[in-house]
Amino acid sequence: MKLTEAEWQIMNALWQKHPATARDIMDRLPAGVNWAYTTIKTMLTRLVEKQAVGEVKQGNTSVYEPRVSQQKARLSAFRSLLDQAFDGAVGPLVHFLAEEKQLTAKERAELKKILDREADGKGE
Amino acid sequence: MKLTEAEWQIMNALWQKHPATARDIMDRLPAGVNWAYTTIKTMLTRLVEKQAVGEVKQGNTSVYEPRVSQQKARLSAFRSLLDQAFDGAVGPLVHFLAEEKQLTAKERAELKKILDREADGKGE
DNA sequence: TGCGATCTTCGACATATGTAGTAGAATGGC
DNA sequence: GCCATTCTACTACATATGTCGAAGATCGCA
Repeated sequence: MKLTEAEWQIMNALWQKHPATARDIMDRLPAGVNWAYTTIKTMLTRLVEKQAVGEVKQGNTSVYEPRVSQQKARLSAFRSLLDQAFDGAVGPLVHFLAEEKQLTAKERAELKKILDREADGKGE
Repeated sequence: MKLTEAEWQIMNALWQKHPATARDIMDRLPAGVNWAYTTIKTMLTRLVEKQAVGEVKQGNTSVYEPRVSQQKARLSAFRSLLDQAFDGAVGPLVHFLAEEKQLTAKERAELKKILDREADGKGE
């Protein structure tokens, strides 16, 4: 499930609260994204075709619902980034994060904590 | 500096060793990427236009050199992912990484190892 | 019940992206 | 010097993406 940039905007708004109408989504788009109503409809149509979103009519109005979870979409995007820019491995990414100082001590600690929990709680 | 998927392939090959000719790059592309020579040339031309790559003629042959570092390109891609899919913050990504069962035990272990090393090696 | 507000469906169009063929110039070995 | 090989510069073209506008179907309220 590969989403384009514009599609991410729509999905983000939809995940926030759903089901939602095109109008709802329009109102929830970040300030600065000032798309025409029909632009949003076009995006939704394409997302429905892609099966990323479900559509049900209520009276004359379509109501939308995500069909892919945010988690799944994130995973897909994350994997793509990894494959494309980090040799497909988490290691180079973590190194990068460390060197770029993108990770604060707090975040690092949190990540470790959660990883520890993961490790014994449910190691595979 | 936003690179497309195909452009990443070229850049990855170029960063590997440079300067390099189109032919060099062609040989270094991952198996499975079997582009025609002219396809690679087209990509290179576009990358030069974008100032992502420098070009110098040697005889009748162009020799290419990256103009953006891998580090910079990675940062840009990483930022894009964050903005687009993770509310623009590292926190949600860290969470995601931790929660995601899709990460193999190996990757998790590696992550932890690096985090440990980072932790005492250089406090920030 | 009539009208403005709102929806929907279609079509359109520019730019971006992926992928490559052609034609002509330069090169190098014989 | 000549020819096959290899380059470069152009052009081309399909599909993807970002953005709507127009026209007609509906709804809800005065």
